[in-house]
Amino acid sequence: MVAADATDTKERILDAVEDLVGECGCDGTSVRMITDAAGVNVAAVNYHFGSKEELLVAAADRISTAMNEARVRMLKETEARHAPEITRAMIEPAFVAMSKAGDRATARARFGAMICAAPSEALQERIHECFRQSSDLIWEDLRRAVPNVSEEEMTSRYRGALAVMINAVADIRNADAMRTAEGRGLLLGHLVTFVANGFAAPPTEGGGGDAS
Amino acid sequence: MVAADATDTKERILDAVEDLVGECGCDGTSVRMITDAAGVNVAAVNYHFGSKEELLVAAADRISTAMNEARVRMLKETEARHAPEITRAMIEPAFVAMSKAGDRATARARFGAMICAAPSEALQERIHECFRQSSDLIWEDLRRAVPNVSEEEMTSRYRGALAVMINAVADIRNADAMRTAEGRGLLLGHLVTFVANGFAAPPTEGGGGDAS
DNA sequence: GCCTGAATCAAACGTATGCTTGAAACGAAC
DNA sequence: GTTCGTTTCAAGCATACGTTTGATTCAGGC
Repeated sequence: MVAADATDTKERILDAVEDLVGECGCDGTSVRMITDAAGVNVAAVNYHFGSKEELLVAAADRISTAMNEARVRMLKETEARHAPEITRAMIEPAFVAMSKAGDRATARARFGAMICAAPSEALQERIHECFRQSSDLIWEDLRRAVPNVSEEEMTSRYRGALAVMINAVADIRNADAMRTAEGRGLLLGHLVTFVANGFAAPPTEGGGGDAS
Repeated sequence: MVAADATDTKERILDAVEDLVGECGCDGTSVRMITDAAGVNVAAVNYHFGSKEELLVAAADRISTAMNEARVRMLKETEARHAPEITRAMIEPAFVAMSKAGDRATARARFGAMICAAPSEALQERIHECFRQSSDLIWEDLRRAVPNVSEEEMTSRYRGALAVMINAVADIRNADAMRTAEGRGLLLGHLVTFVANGFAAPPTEGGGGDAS
């Protein structure tokens, strides 16, 4: 292996991270697995990224940048600001970010989901920070679009929507659908319908029953 | 430590599993952490359960049995069979199963979520098997209640609902609410509203847009 | 009182982990 | 053509992992 091609080495490592973490999870993927898959030396990870955690954050960063941009743009484009449009602006950029990875779309999708559910609390905090810019905007628009629901209940709905999106993208049973633009479009439509109707639901009356 | 009290040792180990796996995840929890927390020897896990994986399955089994019973009972009680009732029969037993753990309700809840998202594919398959009895019933009732939605789209909705439920129960930001019957009742109501309205949504028209 | 089988124990097994090291290989600048 | 900073390399660091071992401890049957 010839030296002095650092950017290529880093990209190959980041690609391997998406592939392996998407399949085996954060803890299930060792540095040696990554470097072997990338065809580089073990020391390359710590040399180029500092540590395994920094490597994971770098991989997340590579995805979140484009996603944030797309989300903000979609929110600004739609003036209507009803639940379905906001929901689409929330979910579609995630799908687009994946499709940018070409034939590695599925791997990138599953990686994104894995890293969002990272085992380490510190790491998870850093990952969420990557997406804060756009998620704050979405939350504000959502509150405006569904004003008659309490902040508490809307929080539950927002977190639920996030779970639906991440889960769908990570689910290995959706891998085939995620591989084609048509498949992604169909799945995206289903998710938006499900989530947007949940968002737009009337407020829950009373305590909603007991669970003891 | 006195010998010949095997059932107590096993229960203490299972309790420690819920506490630790709920906090640190499956991979993040070592056998030594479990045995130290339970106050037993490292070898006790392999002696009583055979392996770490069998231990996790045993812990999942302890929860799923009661949950399956409650779900089936609730489905049989409600004759109406509309989305809200089915949704409640899907989610409420999970909350009740947790509350049965008393002051360890939060730990049990988070464990349940962690084990459902187990990193090992083989383990995940075994866990889902524990819940199949009731989840098959829920799926059938759901298809009957919302017949005009395609099987494919309904599958997305069902998986989404599952993700919402598991995520809410695992979310550490809901830990305080999960500690009291009132808190659980409120959260449960919010989840049922969100999910049931998503279930009952009209079918998605067209492709739902492109995601390329 | 002794024997048996279940349960617990300290210690060690081999393997894998994340990370570090010092030397070697390389392109670019002078 | 030599020097310099960057990158790659094989080897090794200390630690943690899941599991196994053989000895030890105890309750109950004879």
